[in-house]
Amino acid sequence: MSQPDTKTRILDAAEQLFARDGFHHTSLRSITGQAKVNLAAVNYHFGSKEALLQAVFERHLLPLNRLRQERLQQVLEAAERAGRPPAADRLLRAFIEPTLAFRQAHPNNRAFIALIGRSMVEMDSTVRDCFSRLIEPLFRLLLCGLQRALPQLPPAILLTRLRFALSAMAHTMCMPDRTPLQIDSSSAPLDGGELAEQLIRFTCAGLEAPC
Amino acid sequence: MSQPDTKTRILDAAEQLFARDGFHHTSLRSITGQAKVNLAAVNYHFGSKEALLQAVFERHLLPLNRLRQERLQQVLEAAERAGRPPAADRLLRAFIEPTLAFRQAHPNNRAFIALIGRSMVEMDSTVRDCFSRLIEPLFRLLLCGLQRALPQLPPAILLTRLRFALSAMAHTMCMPDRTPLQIDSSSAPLDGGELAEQLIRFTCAGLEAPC
DNA sequence: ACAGAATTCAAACGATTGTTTTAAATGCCC
DNA sequence: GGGCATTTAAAACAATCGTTTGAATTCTGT
Repeated sequence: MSQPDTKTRILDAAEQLFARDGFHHTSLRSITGQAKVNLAAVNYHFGSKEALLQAVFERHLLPLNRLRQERLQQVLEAAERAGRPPAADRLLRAFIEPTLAFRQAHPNNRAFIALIGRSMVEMDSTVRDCFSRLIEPLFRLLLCGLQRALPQLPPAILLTRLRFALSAMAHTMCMPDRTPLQIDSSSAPLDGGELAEQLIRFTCAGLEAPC
Repeated sequence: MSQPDTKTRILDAAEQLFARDGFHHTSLRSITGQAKVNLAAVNYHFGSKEALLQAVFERHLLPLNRLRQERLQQVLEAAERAGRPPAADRLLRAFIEPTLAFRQAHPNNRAFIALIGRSMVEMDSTVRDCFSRLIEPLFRLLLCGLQRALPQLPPAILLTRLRFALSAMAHTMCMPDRTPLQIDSSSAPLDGGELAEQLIRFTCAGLEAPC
């Protein structure tokens, strides 16, 4: 069993630890310790801790975003052809379902999705700036689609509601690993698919509420 | 103009910096620098940085939570007397309106509410554990009320939706100072009251969505 | 097999952190 | 005003952080 190369081992360890402990609470020493590589390997292969974060993001987020963008555009074009506005829930689905599919494709992917969820609500500018550059075009496309789906909503209201929706999304993505709002844990937790359905239903109802 | 005493100056500075930069990214030196007190004063008056965080929380959160609990119980008792289940939007209002009123009562209070918003979505266990102990009873009361308001919802579903709602709330509270999901900033931002109304409408629609 | 490039390694660097220490200053009661 | 407790002040503490260094090692192409 030949181990993956140093770069990949670092990316895997960083992804997992960034997701679990956050960027600033994860030291290079803990990353290189888990990856079983030398401390200096991070700066040698990636240049800096921040560049490592960007590499962790780009490794999976670029392909995932391509998928989500394609799905979004399919929905928009199908609506165009039918001469109708797109349905809000289809737009949300185009956004969420590829994410869930990626998460369930491999056990290791769970950490990455949790990291994305964290990053969506991250207050630290280092992480957020790095993440925003990668995700903003997609958010913009989603907003644009929702404007057509819900033309009766003033843009400022829609934007506000989209922020609400994305907040709920973010927590759904990082909740499974560590629940931030732990009110009660008596009832059995929902599995990923059911959780996504609940999320779509909740956000859809919120977005479509009378104004 | 006699300045407030050392303890209060430290609390004020810590509140503001914790809200702006987060607990771990705020150094005691920056706090004592802004408060114009000596570095050792924090450990002398509060014991530790963590104890300072707790003091910052308790100073305003204890009175605010008392208010919110009273409002919640008023709604529950009024519904009891009328022999009807309480309305979900009244419960949410009992939770949100005192928060907004506190925020608008004094300019300095904005930082505190932003800190509370941050803490609701905080992943770091130091901050969250400290905050959770103070807020959990209130969340539990809200959940209990919503269970009566929406008896058709299975408890697990309601809990999931309440988490969605609280996520949206959290971001609404810390958004004004620094927006975490900055998709677009073209349209004029909503003021506090309008934002709270939108939040109530959105979360209400989401909570009451068919199951 | 060997030169040269690429990678790994142990060690140290400078900066920053929360905390502690020891002494000086201040306020307060008798 | 003297004596005592409280508060402030400056300095140093030990620990951790990201990063750099320079030599040792491994890999690669001919």
